[in-house]
Formats: sequence, C-alpha cells, structure tokens
Amino acid sequence: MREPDVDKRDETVTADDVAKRAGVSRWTVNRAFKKDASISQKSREKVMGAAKQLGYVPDLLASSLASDRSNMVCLLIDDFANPHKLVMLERLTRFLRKNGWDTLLVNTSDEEDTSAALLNASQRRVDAAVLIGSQFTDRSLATALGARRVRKLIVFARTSENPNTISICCDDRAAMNEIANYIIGKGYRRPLFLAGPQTSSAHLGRKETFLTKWHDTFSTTPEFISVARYDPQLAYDRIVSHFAGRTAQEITDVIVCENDALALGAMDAIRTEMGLRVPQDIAVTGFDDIPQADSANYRITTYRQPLSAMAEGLVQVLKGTADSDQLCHFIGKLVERESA
Amino acid sequence: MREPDVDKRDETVTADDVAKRAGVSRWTVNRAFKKDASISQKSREKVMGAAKQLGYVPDLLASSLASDRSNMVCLLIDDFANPHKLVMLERLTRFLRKNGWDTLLVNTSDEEDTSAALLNASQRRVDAAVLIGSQFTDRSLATALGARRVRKLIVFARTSENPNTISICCDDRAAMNEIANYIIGKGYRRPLFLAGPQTSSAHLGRKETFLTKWHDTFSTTPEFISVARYDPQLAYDRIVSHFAGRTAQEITDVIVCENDALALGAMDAIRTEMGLRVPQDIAVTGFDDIPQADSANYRITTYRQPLSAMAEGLVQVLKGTADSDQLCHFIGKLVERESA
DNA sequence: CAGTGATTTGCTCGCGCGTGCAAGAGTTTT
DNA sequence: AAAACTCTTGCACGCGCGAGCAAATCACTG
Repeated sequence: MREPDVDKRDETVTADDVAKRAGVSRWTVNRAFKKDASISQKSREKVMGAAKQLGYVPDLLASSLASDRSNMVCLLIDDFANPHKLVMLERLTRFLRKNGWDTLLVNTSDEEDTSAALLNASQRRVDAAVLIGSQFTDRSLATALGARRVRKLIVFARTSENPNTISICCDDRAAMNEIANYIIGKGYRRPLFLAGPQTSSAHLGRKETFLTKWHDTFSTTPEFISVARYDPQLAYDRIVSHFAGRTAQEITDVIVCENDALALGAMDAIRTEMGLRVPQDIAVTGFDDIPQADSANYRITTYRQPLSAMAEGLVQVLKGTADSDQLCHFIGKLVERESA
Repeated sequence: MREPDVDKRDETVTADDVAKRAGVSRWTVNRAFKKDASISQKSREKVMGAAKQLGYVPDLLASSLASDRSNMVCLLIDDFANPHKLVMLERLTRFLRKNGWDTLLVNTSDEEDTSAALLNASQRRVDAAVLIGSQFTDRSLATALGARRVRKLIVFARTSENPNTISICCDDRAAMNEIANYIIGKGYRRPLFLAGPQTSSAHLGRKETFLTKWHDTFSTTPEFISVARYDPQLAYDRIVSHFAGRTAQEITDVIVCENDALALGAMDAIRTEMGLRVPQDIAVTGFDDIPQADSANYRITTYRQPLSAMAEGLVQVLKGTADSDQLCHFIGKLVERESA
C-alpha cells in the first residue's frame, strides 16, 4: 500500500484540513500531537489516522511563534581546526535532538565579534545560545549580552567569569592536577607547557593550574609558549621555532599541551622535524581524548572529558532542571597511553 | 554612551513599537529593514534611529511564517569520524551565512532512516535540505522524498542517481582518472583500492572509475577492500587484517584510498603495525586534502575538491540561479606530496 | 498651476498554531 | 436518579510579520 492522497502533498496541509477530515476541531488535532495533552484515546486515533492520510505534520515555525519557544539552540563555533569540535558537535546534536531540540550551527570565525551572531540567533528566538568556540573573551561576552531574546547564554567546555552566562565544563583544575601528578610520578622534571590562545579563560585555567601546581611542588615555574589557535599546524611551527638550534631533549623532557589538537602538532614536530622519539626523548600529554589520540601513530596520554554527561547537563539547563553547582565540576578520566 | 531605554529590553519589542516612536506605520518599519524595499531615505533613517533606541530587530520566525521562506537550510550528516566533515561544515556555514542563510545541523547517525530527519527539517520549513553524510542509499533518498515541504533536496559532494535531488560535486571520474594516471606514471603496478561504505554511490563512482581505468590500461582488475564507515580506525584494522600473515610489499605497492580519512588509517597501519615505509615500501593516495593530509607526519598525495566553489554553487542553487549542468562537474586539483 | 507619472505609505487579510477559559460529555457518588 | 465530579472539546484572541493593492505624496512638465 502506498500513501493515499499523494496528489495532495504539494499544498501545505494544515491542522484545519485534518480537523475537517477527522470530524473534530482544529485544536483537537493539535492536541493529538502534544505528548501530555488532555485528549481522549479515541479522538487521538481519529486524528492521527486522518493526519497520516493527508500527510500532516505540525508546523514548528508557527508553533514557535505562537508559543514563544522555538525548541532550537544555537551553537556558536569559531574553532574548526580543532578535531575535538567534530566530536563535540556529534555529541551535542545527538543529545539535543533526542530531547527535542534542533541545532542551529553558526560559524563565528569570520565575525570580529560574536555579538552579531548572537543577535542573529536571537532573531530566530532560539531557546539558548551555546558557545563552544575558543576565542570568546569575557569582554566580548559582555557586549554580546546586549543581544537579548537569547534566553540563555551557555559556555560549553570552558569556564566563564561572566555572571550572566551558564558554564558547563569539567573541573579543569582537578583534571590538570591529575595530569601534573601523573607527569611528576613518571619522573619528568623539565616540562614545557604549550598553550592555546591567551584570550581563552579555559587555557588560563589549565595553564595556571599546571604552573601553580609545579611551583608548589618544585619551587620553580616551568616555561610556557602559546599559539593563536588550537591548530596542530600552528603547534608544529611553534615547537619547531621554540627549539630551533637547541638540543631539545636537554631542555625539555615533557611537553604538556593544553589539548590534543596541540599535542598532535607537537608530536609531529618532535618526531619529523627534530628526529626525536616520543616519549623516550620528549614525552607529550594532551587533553580531550580526540579519536586521533587513540590512533596507532600518536597514542597520546590525555584526559577525557565526560562529554555525554556534559551534554546531558546542557539538556537539563534547557529544561530548567539543572543543578547549577554541578555544572562546572564534571569529572573526567586520565587516559594513559604511550606518549608520556 | 550606553544604549538608551535599556529597561525596555526585557519585553519583546515589535515593529509596532518602533512605528509609534518613529511616527510611521508598522509596514514602513519593516520596509526599512528590507534591502530593496520602496522607502524614502528620510523615513528609513527615522525608523532606524527609533529601532536602535528601542533595540528592535525583525523577528525572523514571524517573517518566515508569513513569507513562507525560512532562510534556513538543513545539513544532514552521519559521518562524524571523517575529519573532512569539519572542513565542509566550516565552509558551508560560512558561505551560507554570508548569503543570508542559517544552518540547521542534524545528526543522522542515530536515525535508521534519514526520512525522519528530513521530516523534522520540513516541519521547520527549511528552504533546502543538504545531505553531506555518506550512508544515504538512493533507496532511502527515495522514501525520504515522501517528506515534502522540503523545497530542495541537495546531495553535496556526492553524485546521486535520484532525479528528484540536486547533486553538487566535483567530477569524480575526472579526478580519479587523474589519480590513476599519476600512479601509473609513477610506476606503481600492484594497487589495492580501499573503499568506504558500499551503500554510497560516491565511492562506487571513485572505485569503479579507478578499476575501470586500470583495466583499460593493463587488462587486469586490481583488488579492492572496503570498510563500513569513513573512519581511520576502521581503515587501520582493515589494512592490518588484509595483509595479516603476508608480505605486504610484495602484494601491493600502492593503496589507493577513497578519501583521506581512510588514507590516514592505512598509513598508520603500514608504518606502525607492519613496520614498512611510505612510500618506499607501499605508497598511499587519498582524496579531499584534509588538513592532516598536509601535516608533517602524513604528507598525503591527494585530490583537493574545490569546496568554496561548490559552496558557492549551493548558494546559487538556493537562489535559483544555478547552472545545473555545471553542478556535478567541479574540477579540483591533484596535490602531490610524499606519500605516493 | 493643473496634469501626468513615479514614488512612497498605509492597510486588509492571512501565515498555522498556542493559551486559557468555558461549555460539553462522561463518570462516580449518595 | 440527581448531584458532584473529572475529563474532553471548542473557541476568541493573539504571536509578528509579508504580499499585494489602494491611497497619498512627490516631482516634474508645459
């Protein structure tokens, strides 16, 4: 059996059409499509039958306009060189969709300011805007908040000092301390910290935590360098230039990277450009546990954020059932591999 | 100076409010925000002034409902293990946004069928749905077309036999022939083709083209193997199992991969698991020119699709100004590196 | 300054559905 | 069997804006 009334599909079929066919009112039709609506089993079946015949589905645009809830969230991202973003996108879209939210993806790498993008999102009445990029300064966040009708501004996988935003992230301090302890336990004593953009407070968190921890333990502050983007290529170049003309393995015995994207570049530089071995000559650690970190070529010792739990946290924030104390204290897991 | 009337921002400000303040009608207000509307310079300035004071921006939701144009396109993706997707997402979102379209990202890796996702997209009245995943069979496309109100169904970076879809892709046949010629010219004579999911007609195109070309030249048909997803890890495992217990370099001198995602895994397998060198023992070619292909560790000889031109083509399709003959014949560029 | 055409402005009606209430139907209690 | 419920259904009104037309205004010309 094929769908009946196939010819009708060109014109938009509204709840009124279904109502006429099912012999009920339009409101009963729309009730039939609401999960917890007050409607009898009998008329729901009548409606659903008619709806299927006509190929009716509720119009979410009209629904959003009328109810002032769009069931869309806007994801702002500016950091497409970092493979971890693909993982985050996969996880977030899946969890959001499973819970009834659609995802609006906005590329903010072009925008000088995120506020334009946020303004645009607000024009669509998104229920929330989620920042998962890296270049958002707290200042730009502040101005961005000028764009209202964005009910919730959420910073994902990063801490934010801005009191008007909700931050969902793992406990970076605990995580970095765990990495530091691991490194110390392994006997490394001449670390180099490779950081990302200095505008990001996340990296401030990780870098500061590591440097502080090290200082507390050995009373010396390790060297650190940074790159402008979380981009393996930039990390590669930076490592090369940092060690140019020096005997790297005598200066440094481990490179602690702010995340795996940087670690990839660092490892490539160590092996290909400098001709050294990881971890024998110089060890490397990362953060995020991206898929490549587990590949045969890299095998990076890293820290896995509990992305699914964090995505679940985001859903709870959207539902308004979140426990705000827990949102910034997700606990991940150190993944020990061969790179350190 | 900070924004005046800050206190007003909590309530939604509509065109009516602006109209009252500017001393014009509501329709004049909305005209002021339309690029090519018939409105005098003077009243536009009046309106814009009032709008800025009140913090007004047009509501795209209401606009979409009234005009039946949402200015949204839906991107369907199921292939998050392929790093190339991140590049595509970056490019597409940027071009779309620059031309006035917002992007709805739908993760279809969970869905048994894409039609559910398409149905959902249609409920949002997207102007077009763009398939950039890999698992869409032409059969599923056919059933997916049952979900109407999706004005345009576009298959991006892949050919499609379905006449109801618009396919935007580079000329795979020309590209693969170029790769084949390159390989032949380099003197390789024992190729192995590593393909992706057999449901994808794109891979059919590339694989078939290569095998046919080879047969035409040497009257022998090379061996080929395949994996279920464009995932480096799967490619790694497949290559390992394929050569298990055999002296690989005697069987094969080049592995032609359907894309870079597979090439990454293949190279890792050759070097790490089999202890061989690329390209001296076994060469490798890819397709897509993902960022990692250019990294010091891989240096993959590959084929770069003209993504920006293709994204521009998508925009033209949306605008209705596309030259349909050209949509499937974008020409890319062979990028010669050290892997073959 | 009336007359003509070009431009600008206002307006009616509708996009498809949600909210909240009141009327109707169905069920239980005494 | 009437009263007292509960559940279900229908409805007026509104969400914010757009298409298309009619009225109003403007810019010239002779």
